[in-house]
Amino acid sequence: MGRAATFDRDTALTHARNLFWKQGYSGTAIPDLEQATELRRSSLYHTFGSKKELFDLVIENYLNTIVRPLLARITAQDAAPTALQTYFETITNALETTPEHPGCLLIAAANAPIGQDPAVREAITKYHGELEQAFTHGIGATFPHLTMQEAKNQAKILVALVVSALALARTNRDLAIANLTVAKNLATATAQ
Amino acid sequence: MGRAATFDRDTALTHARNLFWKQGYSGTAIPDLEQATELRRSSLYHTFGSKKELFDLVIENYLNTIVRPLLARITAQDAAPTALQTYFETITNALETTPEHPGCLLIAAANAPIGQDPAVREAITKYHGELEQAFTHGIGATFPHLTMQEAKNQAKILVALVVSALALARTNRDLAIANLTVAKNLATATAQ
DNA sequence: AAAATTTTGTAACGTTCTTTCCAATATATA
DNA sequence: TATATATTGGAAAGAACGTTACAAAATTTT
Repeated sequence: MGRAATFDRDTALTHARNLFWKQGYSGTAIPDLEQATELRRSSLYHTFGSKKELFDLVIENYLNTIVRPLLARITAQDAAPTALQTYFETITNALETTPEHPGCLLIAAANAPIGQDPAVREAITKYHGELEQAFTHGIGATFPHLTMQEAKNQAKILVALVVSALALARTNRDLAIANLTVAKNLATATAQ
Repeated sequence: MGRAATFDRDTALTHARNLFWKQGYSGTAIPDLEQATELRRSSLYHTFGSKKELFDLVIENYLNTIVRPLLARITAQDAAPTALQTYFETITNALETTPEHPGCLLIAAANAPIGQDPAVREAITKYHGELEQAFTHGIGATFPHLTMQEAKNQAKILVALVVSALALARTNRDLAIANLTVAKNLATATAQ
């Protein structure tokens, strides 16, 4: 054994994730990552291999720390009938309180050259599937009278509203929020 | 007057548009544009000024030749009640028949660094507005009994389904088509 | 035919990019 | 304390980027 690293690997990964989230893959250069992580090139390459390998780890981190914790509240066995509604309110609030919200790391990747990479492509498809599955469960909890087919169909609409919102968030926050408002209304059980 | 250009400016612009559409702004380099347009750097810069100015012209070309002709069929005063349905079928067909459909030039731009440019941002917002307006008109033609408010709300959902489809088209064609299928069904008047 | 004007081909500019190399530094183990 | 091993700093490599410069070629007008 030799010298131990003086930095926390996971902290560096989180900083890299936030930068990739904000600037995208091609918009983030190694010097940017050095500044964000407070590490030198040598440490970055020694720890993460390459920019692309770092990005793969960033995707995993993004899913585990940003996406899935939010979806877990909807997917929980004892999820409240209002869980879906709360989800949309949470995202809306994030958009409203973050001056320049970066939208979604994966949707941005899907529309960039890096999105053609097999691993990235797979992550995006999986991400979309998790959204759809969670929303289907949420719709079921909110509208128990619906058939499975009807719930799945509603979920597809809600996923589209979220994807659209996140695809537009970087450009026009109001447009993104409008999408989420529609989604929230669709996911809210009305008296009668 | 001196020598006349030996190439057609609009043809070159169209070729540049198709390349930007497929590869995005940052993914398209000057040598790529030289090959696609069959022009040398000198002619490109002399004719279009810079890569960014060329891209601005490409956006205009994209809207005028790709987006608006399709929307015009929906927005026409005497638009058929099936115009919206036909629109979704047309896009679905484009996705099914194009092996690697590039999605939408502007949605890709919205998720890239170039999307932060004021002119590009404005174009995206305008594009979204035209989609919403056209779909609202289409919904009105298909479902005359709906109130304006209801029609606008339905239009927002349809726009989201299209935006989502185009945002995912590069990554997973089946996902994109599924979105458009939902949209088509929503835009189809059912007996009773 | 001469002159003026425009387009075009080639080369090069100065940056920036990702990645690699290697010696210097630090520390855990023996 | 000596040795082995790992991290770190700094420099540089090699390629690609957008852009510019300039002379050569071409063609319209005088």
